Amino acid sequence: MSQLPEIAQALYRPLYAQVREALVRRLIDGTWGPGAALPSEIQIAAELGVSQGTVRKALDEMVADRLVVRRQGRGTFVAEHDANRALFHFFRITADDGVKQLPDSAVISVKSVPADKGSAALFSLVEGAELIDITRVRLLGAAPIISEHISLPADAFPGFDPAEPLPNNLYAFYETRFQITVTRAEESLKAVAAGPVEAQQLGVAQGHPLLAIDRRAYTLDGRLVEARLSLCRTETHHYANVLG
Amino acid sequence: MSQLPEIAQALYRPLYAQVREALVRRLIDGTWGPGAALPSEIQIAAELGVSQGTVRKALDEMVADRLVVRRQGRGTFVAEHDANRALFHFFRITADDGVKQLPDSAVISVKSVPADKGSAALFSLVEGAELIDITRVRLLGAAPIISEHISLPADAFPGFDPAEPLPNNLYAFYETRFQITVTRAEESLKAVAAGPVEAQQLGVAQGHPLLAIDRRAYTLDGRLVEARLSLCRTETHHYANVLG
DNA sequence: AAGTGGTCTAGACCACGGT
DNA sequence: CCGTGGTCTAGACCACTTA
Repeated sequence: MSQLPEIAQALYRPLYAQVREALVRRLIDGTWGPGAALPSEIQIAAELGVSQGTVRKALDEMVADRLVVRRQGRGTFVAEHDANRALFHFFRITADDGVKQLPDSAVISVKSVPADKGSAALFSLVEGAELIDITRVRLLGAAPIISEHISLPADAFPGFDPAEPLPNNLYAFYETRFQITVTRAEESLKAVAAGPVEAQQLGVAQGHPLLAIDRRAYTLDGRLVEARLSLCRTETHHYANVLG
Repeated sequence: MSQLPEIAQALYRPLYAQVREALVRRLIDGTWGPGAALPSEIQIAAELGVSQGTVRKALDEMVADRLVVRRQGRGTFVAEHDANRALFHFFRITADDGVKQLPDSAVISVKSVPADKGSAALFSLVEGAELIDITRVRLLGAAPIISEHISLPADAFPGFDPAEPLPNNLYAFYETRFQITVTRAEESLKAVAAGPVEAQQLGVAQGHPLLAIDRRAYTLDGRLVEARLSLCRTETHHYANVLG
């Protein structure tokens, strides 16, 4: 690795951090796609001219950030958006009795719309740029519990057809269909009163309290690729979180 | 460390995990109180008969779980409930403009009450056991934003006097006054309609949507030491969370 | 200067999964 | 059996803090 001592003093970065960056760069540029096996620790160490322990430290961090998955005896693999990840890392609604289950989705509409001023600023686009606009209701059994509205910047999803069927797990869809991997999301929660549309969709009275979850989803290189507003009934379910 | 090979096969635990347990045991039994310095890596390694690297791995895990804090050149210290920890790890309400600030507290009442059936079961106590019951309103500036109700099992807080003044940061208070350190909390969030009491306390109409945060706080040895219900106005603030 | 944690190395051995 | 990741060691050196 480029470990010239004179620069090292000016902008010191540990070797393992440089190794991590080199590996992350290859995840971003798609050298190793989701599910692919990385070279073994020994191979990476030899290639980069560092010790195996340094590679291990870089990979341990990447495991902690869920960029890769390691399996003893098998190898190291790029993390995928499987059902597990959706359920345990990107879905926090749980039944009050503790049962956790991904709800089904009933898509109501998929439209191409021009970005208004706010959406354009949010996605760093010009006003009027194309957005994809998805509305769906999510149900547990026959009971509707979430009214969901999703916005995508169309330029990041080239060839997206509003008529094509959408699976329940959108992040897996983004990943396999558009090579867009969501690695991180920020959520902001509020309590709001149901408006006429949500009230009808969820079968509650107008003004009924709903949990509003406003989510921004980002890729590994920090690009915002999805904005999502979920309005949830919380009579029988809750949003679970652990503080440490 | 007790590394008898015949047991090691039956119930294999890595050495560093055993080291961690040994260290955590001393945190639980109070050998090292909050803010105290742990022995250096070398001393711990010598004492337990393992290498420095193994101690380091155990301590790294404990840093990740926020049980200890390490400062280069200074040493390793038992984590404390300072203002930072309260604000960044145990308080998730943020103003919509991104400003984060701990609200002030106005205590409304502190009472000793007998546990009803539900509370007794929650705290693993007999019905009628003594609970301490705190009600307070939390304000940003002059604006009330949270109506808060807190239950404590009295037997874990010996000598607690309902008349004594309560500071804003309760976890720091539990820690210094009763040697109770909260290390972990589970929260479950719902949207609810304001009842008459909360409506009056928060200056909203009855039925107004409020964010209900139901928190259970645990000590290092897994004992439930606090149950808390916070009802929050979310017109200008939100609950922030990051998914990874 | 001395002591602490932080990085990096080289090498041994163990546990696991597939051939 | 071999190759993978996982553990453990011993030792060198660096970065930071305090005295």
